[in-house]
Amino acid sequence: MEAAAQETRILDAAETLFYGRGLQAVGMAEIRDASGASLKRLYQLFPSKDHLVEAYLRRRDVRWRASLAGHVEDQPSGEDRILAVFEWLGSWFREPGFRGCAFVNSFGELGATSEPVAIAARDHVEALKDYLARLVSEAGHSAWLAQSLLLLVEGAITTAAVSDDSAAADHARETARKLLELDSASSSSSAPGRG
Amino acid sequence: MEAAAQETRILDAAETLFYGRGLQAVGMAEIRDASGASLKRLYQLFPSKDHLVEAYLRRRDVRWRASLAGHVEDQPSGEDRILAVFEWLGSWFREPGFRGCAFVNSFGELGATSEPVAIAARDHVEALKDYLARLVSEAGHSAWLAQSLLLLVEGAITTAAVSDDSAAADHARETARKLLELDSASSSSSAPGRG
DNA sequence: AGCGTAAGAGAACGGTGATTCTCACGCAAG
DNA sequence: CTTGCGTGAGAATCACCGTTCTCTTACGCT
Repeated sequence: MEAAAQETRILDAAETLFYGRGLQAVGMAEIRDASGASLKRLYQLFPSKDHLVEAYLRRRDVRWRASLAGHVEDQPSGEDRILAVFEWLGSWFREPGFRGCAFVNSFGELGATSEPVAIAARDHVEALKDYLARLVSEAGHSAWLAQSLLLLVEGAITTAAVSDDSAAADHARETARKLLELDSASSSSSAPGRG
Repeated sequence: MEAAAQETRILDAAETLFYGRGLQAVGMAEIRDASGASLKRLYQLFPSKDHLVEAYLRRRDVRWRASLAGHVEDQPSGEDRILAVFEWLGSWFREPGFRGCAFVNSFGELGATSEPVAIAARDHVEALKDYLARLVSEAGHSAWLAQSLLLLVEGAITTAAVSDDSAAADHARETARKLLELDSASSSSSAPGRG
């Protein structure tokens, strides 16, 4: 089998296992079994478990944000796009096996001992923040709002995971809606509609 | 040395190490060394590492909420008490060694494989939610607001930890202040927002 | 067909960690 | 004093895990 396809299968297996059970709870042998690759191939493609963990996080970051953006872009209006973030969150929370933010979980588990993991988590949050800032800006709202939305998103993910309560997404959305109204009232004509 | 004092020293050592580096990254031998107790004593007081982890989480929950409540109660007015939550958060974030929420971290690391850990984390969030609900109620605000505050608090903790940015507390406080104003305006008698 | 290379299966290695066991010792009761 | 229990220090045990090595097989190329 070609290397690229095996790399995909390995990363698929790693993602399912790492996300579902935690980084340290999953051994290389289990990833080998789940991916169908041999240990030798595994180590050829990823020279160590650390490399595999980082690759898992990097790929998940890209896919997670692409999925979010995909849903958001179904909405035409700027404010609806912002609210769509929370609807996407809600559908994610309701997926079986939802277990919170892979990056926050990984940060909590290994952030203190692994620079790459800590950096990957930070990059992910940073990228999310930038994305929210863009949505907020395109909707003609103040940049300040973006940080509030980030807090709501992160808070909803954490709360939904720990309390196993997908309604956190709905509540976050309603809170965001109020903030949006408030922001419209206070800075009515701050930015032109679209860039 | 009496058992109670040793138990305290063990839990102190466990808390520092578990919180600072993660549950699985810390071995019993290290806790033995840091606490000064013997391995035999350690296992007498906590029959397994799982027991010690749970005891660590339970004690930390009580202390964490007591510390929060202590700061909050310095404020006389209902709304100031709510805002004091975020000021307390800010001073926590600025402490050296701050590494996010012990419960969220533990949940991410072992929540999938350890019921006691998952339950301890959930209980902690639940207790925090109840506390916020009480503050909100005592300030004469709608119960709805409490859940929004919970999202802001959790979001601020996560963001501050991952992005190493203690300003998340300030932003969460300002967001909370706006929500408070909005809630005053919508629920009943109140002054206009202060702009 | 014959040779060289790469691959897979799985054993082996080196290290670590949770938990238990050994042993020598202090001390209290007889 | 002696006996026996509880203790601390640390070795021993048992299992697991990341990583590497071995051996055998399969295949490409000439």
